[in-house]
Amino acid sequence: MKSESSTVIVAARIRTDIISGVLPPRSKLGEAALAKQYSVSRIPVREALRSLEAEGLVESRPYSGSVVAPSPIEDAEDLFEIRIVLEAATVRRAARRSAAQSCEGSPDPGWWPIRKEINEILAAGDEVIAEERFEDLAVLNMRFHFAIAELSGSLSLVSLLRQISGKIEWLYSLNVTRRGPQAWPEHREIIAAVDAGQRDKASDLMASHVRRSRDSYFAMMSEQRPEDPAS
Amino acid sequence: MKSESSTVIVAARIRTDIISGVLPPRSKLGEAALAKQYSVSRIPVREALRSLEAEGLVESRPYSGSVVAPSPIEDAEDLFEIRIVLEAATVRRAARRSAAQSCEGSPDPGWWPIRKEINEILAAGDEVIAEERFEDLAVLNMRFHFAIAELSGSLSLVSLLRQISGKIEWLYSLNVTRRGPQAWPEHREIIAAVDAGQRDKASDLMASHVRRSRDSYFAMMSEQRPEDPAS
DNA sequence: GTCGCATATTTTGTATACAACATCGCCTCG
DNA sequence: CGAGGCGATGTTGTATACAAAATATGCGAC
Repeated sequence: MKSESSTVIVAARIRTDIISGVLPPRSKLGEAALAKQYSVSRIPVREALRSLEAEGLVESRPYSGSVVAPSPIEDAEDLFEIRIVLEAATVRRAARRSAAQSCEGSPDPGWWPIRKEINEILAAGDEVIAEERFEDLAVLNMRFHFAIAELSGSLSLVSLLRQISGKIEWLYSLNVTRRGPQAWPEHREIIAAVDAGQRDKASDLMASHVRRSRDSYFAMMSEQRPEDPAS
Repeated sequence: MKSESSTVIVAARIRTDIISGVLPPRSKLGEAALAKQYSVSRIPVREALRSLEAEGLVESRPYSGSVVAPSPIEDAEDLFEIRIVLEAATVRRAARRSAAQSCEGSPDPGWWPIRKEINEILAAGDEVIAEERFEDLAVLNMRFHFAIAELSGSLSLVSLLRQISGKIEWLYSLNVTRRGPQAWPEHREIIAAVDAGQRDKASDLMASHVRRSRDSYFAMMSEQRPEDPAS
């Protein structure tokens, strides 16, 4: 396994704490406190905070420190809308790359490791479903979508997806449960279309997949809070 | 004027150099060199690089340093597609907020400064057009779109727009000219719809505006390079 | 008792210094 | 002559130390 720098580890842990709700919006993120908590100096903490700031999870003002950004819950609809377009684009490019590779004899060295990983993710998901450990499905789901994005070969789309996914995960943290295992088999249809190089089909399937995810989210929200969440 | 930290200044300058093509993709970004260039220590440089990494403009590997990310030119269509949805969303929220503020007596302290700034931007654009200094229009155009996003009051959408806009500016850097001044008056129609609280109209106008921008980009591209840019 | 101001304390911003790791060149061995 | 190991060199990662700014504290005046 490749070892990561402290900065990346600290950023990941703070991100998790924000997204999971351990650190609620407007929480003060004191550098000294975080440094002590993670047993590092302030330098990696500061760099992590800069990353999170660029991701829109943290707000910073000079000489005033960093606080957790307001929750993106007001933007839920817009974020899903954007995610539909974005993920449809990633999977389309993935299918395109798949087709280009099958027809011509282009090497594409980065393709198969990721393609292999997707199979592992799908298998792990099936196992998790069989054992009814549904709480592990969320992270596998995210890994699947990121793997598809990497399959697209486009760094810009991956970094955009990272930003949007973070926010959408954050939305879900306000609820407890997730969309159940009935969504999982859809992943296989998507990757099948990618493998077949069917761009339009892959794109449409992904868009529908994300749309259902969105509808499930809003259904959940209206169950828990019958009143309109806006303001 | 509010003073910024060195980190922010350095990040802005590196970002400009990347987007403008001074630093081509795959350029090595040595920390010591950048520190000397901007007369600061390596700490602000490192923090700036972390921000740019989160924005997808820079790639970093542990103990191996940072390089400029590959150009997003392959993703041009997808980026425009996402931007259409994103900006339609920001302007819709701006119109919504405008309407909410007009009807009720809600304070909304942050509204008027930005609304004022938009007027200044529009006036500056008119002046620039009158004097035919069209090269200054690009930065004003960007400022207009960011101001609209801020008017939406949504930090998540602003940070997404920052990321996408950066990449789209990067696309344009490969050409020299921009979409001419005939697009500028469209901004006034958009802000008029916002002020009137007409969400759908504002959203549709913005979507069309960005679509025309996209079409102009691709027309320019096909002029300069008749062959298909995709591989 | 409250407001305002000066000072003290805390926190952030930056520079310097050192440790860990990668890379390149050279030397030895096959 | 080429391949692999080994050290020199340079770059990145992190810690400590200090400077600058904001916030908190306490005193005095009204």
